[in-house]
Amino acid sequence: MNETENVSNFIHDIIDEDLKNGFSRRIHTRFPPEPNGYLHIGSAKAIWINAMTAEKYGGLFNLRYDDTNPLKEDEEFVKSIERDIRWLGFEITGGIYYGSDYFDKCYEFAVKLIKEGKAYVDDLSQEEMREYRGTLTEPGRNSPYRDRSVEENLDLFERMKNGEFPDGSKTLRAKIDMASPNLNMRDPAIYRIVHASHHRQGNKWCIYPLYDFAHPIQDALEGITHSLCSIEFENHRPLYDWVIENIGFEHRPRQIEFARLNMTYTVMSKRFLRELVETGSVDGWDDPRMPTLCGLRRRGYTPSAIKEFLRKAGVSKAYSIVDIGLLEHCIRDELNMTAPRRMAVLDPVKLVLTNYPEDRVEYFELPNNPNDPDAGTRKVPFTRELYIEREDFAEVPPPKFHRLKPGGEVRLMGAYIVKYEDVVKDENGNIVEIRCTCDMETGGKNPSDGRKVKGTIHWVSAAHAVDAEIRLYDYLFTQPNVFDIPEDKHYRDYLNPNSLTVLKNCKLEPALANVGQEERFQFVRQGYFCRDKHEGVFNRIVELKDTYAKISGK
RNA sequence: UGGGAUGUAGCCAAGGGGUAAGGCACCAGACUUUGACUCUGGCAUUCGUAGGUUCAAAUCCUGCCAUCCCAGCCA
Repeated sequence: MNETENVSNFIHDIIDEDLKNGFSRRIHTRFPPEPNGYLHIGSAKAIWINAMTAEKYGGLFNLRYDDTNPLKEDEEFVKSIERDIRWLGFEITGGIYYGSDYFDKCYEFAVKLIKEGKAYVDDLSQEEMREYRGTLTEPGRNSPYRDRSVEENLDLFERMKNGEFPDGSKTLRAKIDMASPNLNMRDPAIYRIVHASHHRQGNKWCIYPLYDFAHPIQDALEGITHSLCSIEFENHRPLYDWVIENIGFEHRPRQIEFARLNMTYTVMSKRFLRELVETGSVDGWDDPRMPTLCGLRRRGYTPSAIKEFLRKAGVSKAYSIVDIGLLEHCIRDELNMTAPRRMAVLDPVKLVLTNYPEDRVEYFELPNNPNDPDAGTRKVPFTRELYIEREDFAEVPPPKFHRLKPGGEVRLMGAYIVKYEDVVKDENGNIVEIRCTCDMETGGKNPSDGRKVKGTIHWVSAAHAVDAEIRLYDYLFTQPNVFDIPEDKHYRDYLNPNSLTVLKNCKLEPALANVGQEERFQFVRQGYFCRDKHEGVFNRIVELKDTYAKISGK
């Protein structure tokens, strides 16, 4: 499957326009994550847009760790990011870089700006700076330190670098316009003092460039032609351009913004995802309920389904919340074609075939995937005593109930048609056993009298069943639109207490006894499996709320 | 209240003067040894809103409304 096929969006329109106007450099994009957490499906959108754009134009795609804040970043995240990008299947054609590797260059450029009178060292405290900045409606005021001489600024900046000043005591600021209606242009800080060890640079630096200064430099140094980022940076573009222009780069990267991905029942905030992990609310970054790429992977999503989802969701600048049902559609659609079918009974009740010989074992050959003849077949043992799904029998059937009911017939998938006889209950009235007779001529075949049986149910031979614990996953949130959560509330107040259900007494067909780590199966009713990383435990992957409701009978 | 951006169906989203693509969801029917899949049909007389220009406006113009972003020494 080629994910770049038929993809066109406003970003490509802009690039096409550039090309038409004589832009002749090779298109070069980048994905610049800060290594402060694991990648999630929102990150995948940014990766996909950048990588797919480079591919479409025969260009290059870089991965660049935007590691300019030593307080928040960590090696663990660096490793996970590269692993997840590779899992998604994107080739990093332009190479892997670190923003921190450009610290020397950033310093050099800062000195250049100082020498040209375009940057100055400011002694204002954080609070003072906030006051001087003005408000949305009132212009700011110039800092009293704004007119220091070039020599003094040079001296002070060097001493900042040499560690002579404590954290927060001084900043380097770009001298732009304190009255600009765009607050980002009111002499933004471009360097701050942080005496902290950097995950990659160690203690080499105690001053660190800020995003607005570092990012355009990184882009320019790497020869990025189109810097595709999310829409909250739109207000920063004038500053981005200012830095590029005033440092005087020959090739000027162009920033284009697109709307970030939001999904129903999902929070993408890294801060919140980290909170879930740190408070033990989930299993870890790769908990199947997490929107992280490793969580989706464990939940059974494939890279191609994720990319198909992104393609279908589209790219625009409009704020939007995509229905998670679209994601689910994509994985279902793929697995329908590729995943082998297996039978598993989640809530077993015994079914006894009174006319079937007690010691007989019959093997039915079932297709692994009715949609794919090449998927082959498997042999499934059939005996007198079976397990079926408790909800596949209704003593008092609702209208249009096609499964097993008093007086009715039902097909045991791939095997016989059975007819209801009676039911055995315990002293509390709970059904402990359902008794049926088996139409012996219908084994894997249609009856000779031509009658049709509407219902088909799945089953597992009691003697051969594999016991398993199965986990049902539902959405992490109770609210479809988490953006509607009131201001005085927190996301955690809306966590779904039923997002994980453990079913301890499940019965699987023998072919599910020893499956590999990454194998996925389509459940015979709906849904699909993958192996949980915990030993001997299966994930019953719930596709969507509706499906879950159907299966659980809720 | 300043600046920037965005409004096309329940949710995404094409279309940028010639009479509203597509996908998800949903509804109806057919098929069916997964109530799945597949198939067939239905689903915006109207594009945030009010005017204007035009033979013709979702597309151009003007006003208004709504939503999002910006007052970090985070990214």
